[in-house]
Amino acid sequence: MRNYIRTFKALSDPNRIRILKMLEIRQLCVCEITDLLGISASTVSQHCSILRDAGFILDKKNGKWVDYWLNPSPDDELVKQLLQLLPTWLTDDEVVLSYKEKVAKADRKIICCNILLKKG
Amino acid sequence: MRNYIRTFKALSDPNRIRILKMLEIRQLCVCEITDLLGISASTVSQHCSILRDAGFILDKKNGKWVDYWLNPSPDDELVKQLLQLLPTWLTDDEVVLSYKEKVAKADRKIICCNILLKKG
DNA sequence: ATTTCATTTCGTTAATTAACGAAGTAACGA
DNA sequence: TCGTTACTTCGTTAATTAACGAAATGAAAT
Repeated sequence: MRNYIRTFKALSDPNRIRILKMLEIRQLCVCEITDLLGISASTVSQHCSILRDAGFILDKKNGKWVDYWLNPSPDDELVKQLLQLLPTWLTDDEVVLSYKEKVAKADRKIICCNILLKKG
Repeated sequence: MRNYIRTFKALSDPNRIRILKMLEIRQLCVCEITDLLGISASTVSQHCSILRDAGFILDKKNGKWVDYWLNPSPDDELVKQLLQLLPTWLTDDEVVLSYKEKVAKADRKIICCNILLKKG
């Protein structure tokens, strides 16, 4: 039961669902997600760790970056079921669509490397 | 998005998932659920209204009782997907299994009609 | 009509959660 | 080596949530 609750709670936040939907396009690092969602890096990191702990995504250190991507073969059956449904969700959501479009066009080298500068 | 969050939050509580699993056996009134779960009637009522507002269950006044049962044809596509998966969930959970067994055996006329007395 | 029982609503409390910025860690590059 | 960038962890705060009992509502039975 504990796993079920953790799984559904992981999906009970709009930013976390948006992260999953963006990861349908390609893998992303924390600073890309931070820029796209417009929330703080620490919050994004926290969201990603919740999604990772639930089994929805995997991560790997990649130089300065940490890449996150959808887990292609979750051990957990419930997570597997939900990830199979994910592509059918929010296909008409304007916000999600615009984020996905940005992800498709975005270049990490332009988005990252200067997030703090852009904010100042 | 708002609907998605409401839907997943509805599933993010152990007692609400247990209610859904018990409703797989048959329809139940609030006082039956109250007795089975061992939590207060007001809390059960609140849980049921969350599940109903999300579209998972339907209710109907039936004399003194209000019956709740699984929504056989949810309008919402996500709720429909999740209710289709529900029977595959928690099939090995001891707590859920014991509740379902009790539901199968229980007689409403014995469970209800004297909940307050039993507590005093 | 009045009482009783089932349910809902309301107000409160304790626990959880999402957000932030600051501080700490790790890796790259000048 | 030193500074910069990316990320995580920590502490705090505001908002949400699950629980309860008390009070209100509605229907059934006496």
